[in-house]
Amino acid sequence: MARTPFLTPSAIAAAALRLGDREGADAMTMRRIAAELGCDPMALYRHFADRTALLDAVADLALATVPAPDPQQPWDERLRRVADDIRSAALAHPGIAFHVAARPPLGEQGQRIAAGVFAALAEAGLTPGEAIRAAQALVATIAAGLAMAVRAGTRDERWHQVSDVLGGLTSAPTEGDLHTVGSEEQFGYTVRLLVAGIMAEAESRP
Amino acid sequence: MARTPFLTPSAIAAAALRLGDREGADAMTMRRIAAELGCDPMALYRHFADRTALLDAVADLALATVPAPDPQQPWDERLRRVADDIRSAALAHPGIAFHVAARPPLGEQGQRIAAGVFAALAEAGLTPGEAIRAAQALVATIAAGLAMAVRAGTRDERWHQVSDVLGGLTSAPTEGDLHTVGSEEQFGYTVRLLVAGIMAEAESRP
DNA sequence: ACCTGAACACCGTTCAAGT
DNA sequence: ACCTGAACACCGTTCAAGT
Repeated sequence: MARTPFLTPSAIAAAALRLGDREGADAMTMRRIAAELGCDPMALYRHFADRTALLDAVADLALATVPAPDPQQPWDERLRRVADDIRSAALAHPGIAFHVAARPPLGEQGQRIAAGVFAALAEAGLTPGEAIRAAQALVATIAAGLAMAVRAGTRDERWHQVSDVLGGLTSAPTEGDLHTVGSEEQFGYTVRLLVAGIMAEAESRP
Repeated sequence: MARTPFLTPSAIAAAALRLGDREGADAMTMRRIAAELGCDPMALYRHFADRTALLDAVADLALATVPAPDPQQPWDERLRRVADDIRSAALAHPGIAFHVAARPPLGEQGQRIAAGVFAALAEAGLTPGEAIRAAQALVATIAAGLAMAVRAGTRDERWHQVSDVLGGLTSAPTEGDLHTVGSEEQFGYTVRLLVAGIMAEAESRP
């Protein structure tokens, strides 16, 4: 019966994030978010066009703890670090992690982080055009790794089957579960490959 | 009022694919797939555990047209090609493309393609353990690029905003819309970066 | 003019009742 | 034993009715 005198977009996003953390992604329905706030479901529509717009705001909020890349570090280290930080921040909020993976959050936080990534790529020596493409490639890679982690973490066995199927193709003994789908190790490996590719591109020219 | 004497998993998947192609992803509900087949919605549950399992079968079916990598070609060319082919096959079926991007299809078709990818990576000189990780990285990258293309192709403006936001960070004039989010060009660029990274890894050792 | 909540048009899935 | 379809427990969103 909690009365909420001020219904603002950020108060709504915060309540939805809290609800998702507590009861999972499926709990984040318009009706239940409204119940969390003690307001009518339709009241949410005065602040967000639809459910997707609301979840976008929640996803952006989840990235608030991602630190700005430290300009002191080498550009490649910065890229690997920000990728890891985004992954950690998203997985810390399991209710919205899936949505972060599915849509690039472009609110306040997303733009702040994007600017840091872009600066690192410019420092690498990429032209603005290349930097845009490389930044998109990085966003895509982070999203994909996150999607794997989210699915592997829930009761979805499918991604583990990828591992099994691929593992079945080699007769050599596989080294433990180093290659576990969705693991931090696999995520880091993928990001490192991509950054190595960016490095190769930057070095291929004067 | 079409009577379907034989209700098999593949007949169901084919009907669902047809329905999705014709009326979009939202049309692929259990009720409407059943209507397409002229059967009771509950009859589908005798062949698939739930809706997700059914869509997995449809996603795998959509990859039937992806050709096996040609062993005559260099391994890196093979990887780039198979990535493009998967993208094309998925986008040819807009109703299920989103699902292909969200989950790795591991049916008959998926396993066939995975074997080809693994063989190419082995030929590149990666150890089995590395090949597994690299294959997962490739799957993740393809899924992410596909997800962007699917969203950019629908009325979702979000991915275009990524481009705008990133473009706003540079004062230099951007060269046309080369960097359009979800474009074949951007997809190819990302895959090339990753393959370059794999190549660097393969060459870093004897 | 603003806000509410009843109602619409659906879902996936369960399960009791029929054959 | 098998199959059906009514019913359950929800959705996001519309819109007419109230203040």
